[in-house]
Amino acid sequence: MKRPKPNIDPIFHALGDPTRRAILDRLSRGPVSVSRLAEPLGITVTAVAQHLHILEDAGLALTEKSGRVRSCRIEPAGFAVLEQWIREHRTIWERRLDRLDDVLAKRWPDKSR
Amino acid sequence: MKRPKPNIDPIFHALGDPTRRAILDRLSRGPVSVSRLAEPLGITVTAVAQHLHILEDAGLALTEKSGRVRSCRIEPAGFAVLEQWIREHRTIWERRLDRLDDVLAKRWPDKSR
DNA sequence: GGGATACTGAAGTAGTCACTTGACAATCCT
DNA sequence: AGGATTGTCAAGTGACTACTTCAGTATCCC
Repeated sequence: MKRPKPNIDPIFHALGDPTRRAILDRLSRGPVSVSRLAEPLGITVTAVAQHLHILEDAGLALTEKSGRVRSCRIEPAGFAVLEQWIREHRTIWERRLDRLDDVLAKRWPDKSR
Repeated sequence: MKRPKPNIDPIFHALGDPTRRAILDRLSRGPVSVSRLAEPLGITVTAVAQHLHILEDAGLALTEKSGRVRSCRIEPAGFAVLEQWIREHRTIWERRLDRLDDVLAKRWPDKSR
């Protein structure tokens, strides 16, 4: 019973931060330790650990401590949830309103629905 | 020269808020006014206007004022940028590391790159 | 004209966010 | 054993976020 229900909120929140996206980019090239992750980012190891926790909660990263080193890697689960969300909402954006509806809506936006 | 360079950051930020996703859901059923948008959300019209500004900046919504009513609609541009980002990063998540790399990385995460 | 409607703008507030520092714990290496 | 490495925990800080209230402005309609 350890399956976390797919919640899109923490995923968007996690991906909303550039530093976290940079971390994911780095992880995509293979597993890394926390301190190696911190090096190119110019922030403290503590900050990286905090970002990692957020990424883990979102199901985007997975970490595992062996010895004194915490190894961090990509976790596809979160990304799958994101893709699913996109799939479910694609039609919404793609829907082309026909000309008439469009014009009517423009004139009487309140009455249109 | 009005083309805003596609920046993924405001898009993730905009979609990170449940209220804004609710607004987009409503807009997907056709154009609505600001006050109609506020009704089911239980927040003030001012708050909705603020959310709309964020959605507009992200290229996810489009509003236009005619008379005293501001008509709000879906804007596919932002969604297209999101899809593009996903497309560019899909391989990252889909990449299946072969067993050997996997094990090596687990044992010597620091040396793996 | 004048009252109701639909929104705007400025300012304030409570809570969250990214990040830091500093003190600590565990592990590795010689 | 003992110093260096790697990470953790707790607390604090400044910036930002979502939201509010209140005082306007513009528009609609009788």
